[in-house]
Amino acid sequence: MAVPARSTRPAPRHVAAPTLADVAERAGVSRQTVSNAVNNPDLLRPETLMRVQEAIETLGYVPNRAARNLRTRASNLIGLRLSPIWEGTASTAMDRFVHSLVWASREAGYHLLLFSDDAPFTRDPGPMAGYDDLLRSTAVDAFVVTDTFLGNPQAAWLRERRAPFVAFGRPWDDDAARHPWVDVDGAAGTSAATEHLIERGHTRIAWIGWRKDSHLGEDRRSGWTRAMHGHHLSTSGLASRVEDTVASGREASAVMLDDAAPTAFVCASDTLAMGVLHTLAERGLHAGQDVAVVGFDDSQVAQVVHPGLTSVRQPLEEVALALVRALEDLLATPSVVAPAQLLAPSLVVRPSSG
Amino acid sequence: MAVPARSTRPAPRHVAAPTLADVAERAGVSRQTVSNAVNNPDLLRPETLMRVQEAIETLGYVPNRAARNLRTRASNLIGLRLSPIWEGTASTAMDRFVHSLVWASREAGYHLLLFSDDAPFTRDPGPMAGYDDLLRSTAVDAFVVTDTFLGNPQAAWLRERRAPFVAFGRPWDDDAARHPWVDVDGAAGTSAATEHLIERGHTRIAWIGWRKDSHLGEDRRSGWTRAMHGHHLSTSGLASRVEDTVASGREASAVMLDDAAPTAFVCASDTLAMGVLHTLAERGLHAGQDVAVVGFDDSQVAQVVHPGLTSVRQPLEEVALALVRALEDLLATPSVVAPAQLLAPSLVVRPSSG
DNA sequence: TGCTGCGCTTGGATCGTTCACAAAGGAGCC
DNA sequence: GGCTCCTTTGTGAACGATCCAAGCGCAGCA
Repeated sequence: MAVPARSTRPAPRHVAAPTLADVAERAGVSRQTVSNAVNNPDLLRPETLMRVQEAIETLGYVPNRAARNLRTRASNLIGLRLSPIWEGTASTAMDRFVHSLVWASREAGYHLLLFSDDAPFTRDPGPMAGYDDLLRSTAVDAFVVTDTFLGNPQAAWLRERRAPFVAFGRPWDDDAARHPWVDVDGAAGTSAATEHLIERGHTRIAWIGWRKDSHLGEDRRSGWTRAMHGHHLSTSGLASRVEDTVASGREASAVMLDDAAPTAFVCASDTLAMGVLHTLAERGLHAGQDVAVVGFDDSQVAQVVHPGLTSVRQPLEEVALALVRALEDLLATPSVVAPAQLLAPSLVVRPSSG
Repeated sequence: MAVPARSTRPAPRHVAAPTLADVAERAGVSRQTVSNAVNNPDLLRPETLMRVQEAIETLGYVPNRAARNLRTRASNLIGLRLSPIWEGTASTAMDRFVHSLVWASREAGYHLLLFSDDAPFTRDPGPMAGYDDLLRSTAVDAFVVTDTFLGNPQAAWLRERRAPFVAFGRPWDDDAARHPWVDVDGAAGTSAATEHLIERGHTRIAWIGWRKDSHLGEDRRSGWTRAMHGHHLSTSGLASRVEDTVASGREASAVMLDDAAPTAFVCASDTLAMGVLHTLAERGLHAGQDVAVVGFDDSQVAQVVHPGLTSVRQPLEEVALALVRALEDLLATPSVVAPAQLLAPSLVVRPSSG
């Protein structure tokens, strides 16, 4: 009944965590049986299982992660790179997204490992250094990639290294991409916003969006165009493309009001919508009464600003869930690529749209 | 020169990551020498070191984390529990804090592990289950605790288990606490805000804060009281204590304007300040011109709202840095408790204060 | 009674690293 | 030359889990 491997240990350490062998000894079974009790309970006879579980309970045994990771070559960790904060921008969808991701990962038995650019102590510093180190040191099992904007090397780089990853965002300009991705149908969101305004009687609805080189921005713009043309409304002279800042939104909306006299604005972001609200406030106009405004992201700003900003809300909880599911599939059967998913956002109506 | 332990390996795996032994073989030294080259370079003769480093470079060797963790009983991971999001609240200091913490940890060679309540597959579900599992499974080396509010069992629980942790926030009501902590001097922040308003000629300055059972709220309130009394200004009838919501701030400020006719408001949060802005907008009053308003947290809302909300900004970057330093000290010499640190916030002045 | 098959249990090997200790090599001194 | 001393390198074991293949008991069957 003795377990030689551990009986040779001179003396118990001060606060020694119980090991598999300790549990085995107490339950009067072998290590493998305890391992099975934890990982494949249905392999054990019910009475044996109960005895082992009692021993686990009594000793307060929890498997050592490092040892398990070493043997199974898996860490149960998902890597997420935190992109730099852009202060002064309202769109902190990231916060909600991280929360959702933590929650979704937990359900699948994963934890989230956060990292940022430029890991130190690296031979080859650069934007991908963080990924490289984590990957090679087997610190994480997979990555979640968030910024799939034009020219972002992450996806291509990860693909080249055969690193498992899923993306939040379409591979806009990379036809060779073969990774699972989940995205929100931005066009559907702005289309719904525009339809909502048309229903309320608006016909001169302006668009304030981002510069042309932003796929995301052009996608959202297309929803506005689609809805307008669907109702035979003109869009000429009603579109403006600027930087994603409050100041840009303010200026663009001021010019737009002078030149084209729209009665409503649909914006590519809450940040731009806040710029529109600034312009209205400066001119003594009331949002929702004189001019309607709709933003994008349902950020906290939209929720707390006066009088309440109507905004397109991304289903980030669903996105996170879909991403984790895709990740599980990917790790289980790497050869089969999970189908891409496009989720529909919803419109949160508040007083700013009348 | 042969390395028996690995030469018995039948055939290289498909994408086998190089190991220490591979590097050793290539460089013509032993495993221990390679290990030293990585962890204690100064123990090697320069020429040997160079030869080993070349081999490491060529093979692209990165130490396997799981193996290292197993041997050293350390994971180089810091655990952070994500508290539930309260939507509709402007104070997402959490986002900035997490960023800062990731950055600061990185400098110290740590990564951040995010988790949430109620880890699954636990014998003893409860608010501390997540901590317990991570701790016992040696998944993290230490924790950063953020909510040190009244009755929060985290600190006491962690102390009892002898778990290494540092806290962002004072142990308000726990005199037995002996852990390192870092906090922001909220009273200094509100005091500075009040002084700022007094300088601008205000004498009737109201306080809108949280309920009395919030130590954080009472601390911030004391800064307002201190500044007012320091200038021999009365505070009677000028304080209001409510829930941390926009609606509460709106109602409280409306009542306050009717009853006490203040010319300025200092608030315990940006959320409450937004409520004040709502009231002003409803009454056709202009923030900064007719009535001054100061918030707390310098949230994104403060930055983008019209006309720009003056707010107290917490030095979260410094907080994160101090926390990580305290953590390093704690892990290096557990017996010596690092001194607590109280950091001063700054006032970001915007048009809402005139 | 003896044999086969099944289900559960067992000991040994292994993952890749670091620790403890031993051995080798060179310099300096008598 | 022989000795000691110090620096640098090498060897075996250990960390704690899982995988593998063999071993054991028990029931069923002839």
